[in-house]
Amino acid sequence: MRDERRSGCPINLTLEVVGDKWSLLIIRDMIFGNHRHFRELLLKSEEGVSSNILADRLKTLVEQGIIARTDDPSHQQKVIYSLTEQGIELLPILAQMAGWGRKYLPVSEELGIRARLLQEGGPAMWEEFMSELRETHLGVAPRDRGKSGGAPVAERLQAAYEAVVAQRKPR
Amino acid sequence: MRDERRSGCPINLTLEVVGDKWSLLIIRDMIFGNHRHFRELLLKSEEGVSSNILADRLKTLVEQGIIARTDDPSHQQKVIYSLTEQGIELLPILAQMAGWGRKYLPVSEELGIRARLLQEGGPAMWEEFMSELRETHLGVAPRDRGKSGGAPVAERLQAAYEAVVAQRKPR
DNA sequence: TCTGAGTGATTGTGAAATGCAACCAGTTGC
DNA sequence: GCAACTGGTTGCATTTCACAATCACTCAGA
Repeated sequence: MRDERRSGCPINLTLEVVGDKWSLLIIRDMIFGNHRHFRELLLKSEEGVSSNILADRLKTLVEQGIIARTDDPSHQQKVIYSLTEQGIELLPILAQMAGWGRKYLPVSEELGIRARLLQEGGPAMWEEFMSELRETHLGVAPRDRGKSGGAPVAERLQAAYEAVVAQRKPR
Repeated sequence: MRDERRSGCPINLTLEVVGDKWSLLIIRDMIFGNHRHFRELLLKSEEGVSSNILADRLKTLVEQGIIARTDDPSHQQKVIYSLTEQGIELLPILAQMAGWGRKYLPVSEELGIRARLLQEGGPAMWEEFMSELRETHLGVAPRDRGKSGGAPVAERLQAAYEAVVAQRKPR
């Protein structure tokens, strides 16, 4: 998986970095679920990644500069994984994938609602979301979000998801 | 690889269909190189796919409805692979990947030029390109391309690539 | 009618990636 | 002191991948 260089094609190179079964799912959980700790990524994963794979991918993603690994000051053993700018900019790829999957594959309603909002919001919403990620992951000072839809994108996505879940399981 | 359904998440489902090392590269060669035959995909591949993998992926992609397999009337054994609408709509994913790879990975100049043009052209150019693909792969009647940049996108990409190659190898 | 190149694959074998479950040493809150 | 929690490791079975050789068939040219 590592140390490859099959060709200098940008698509191929991207696939060699994040083209395996798990890397983009881990990035997804960090972006949309705000999962920042090992056990959080391990246990809250929809798909059930195994711990050795998760450890290996996190290590690789750190080496590639897509995420960063820092100590959690609140606990001597805890570690915080953060997205780098490079990782944040994977969002448009995920958004396009989500849109395509929603159109052509049997997506579940509760997991498709975020994809729908992202698709409707378009690149402008992706940019706004990326700005928010820069605040939470890079510590960048918040720009004033002017003409946006009010609440942060992350909150809007989460609220929509919970609304669908509440509707489907009334009690 | 097949028959999975780890979760109903649109990103996960997309990855289960095209998230392996080769599928998107095959689609790329069909889109950007107009490779339509087995041996063409096999021998002109930058990365050197092996024939059993190629055969397996083509079969899977046909089953998934991303490409179509038809007989070539000019030769009883020849087969033509075409993109379906579903396959054509993978272009934005490839374009985003190309843009990300070009920004962060050691892309070669001659293979990066297409990515640059696609990035500069933006979604409008992608749409135009997809229209052209619908003509060549689906047999859709050409709409008149009005305010576009003149020549078809496919030709512009190819010309730019050849210009770089000619510049780097003067003789 | 022969012959050599071209067609889309298949087969066999070893290497690599993946999946699963158990386990580990150190830390924290009670 | 102790149970729960922390980010991982380890060993082993299964699955996938990679590489090379090969296949049955078709077609154009001599």
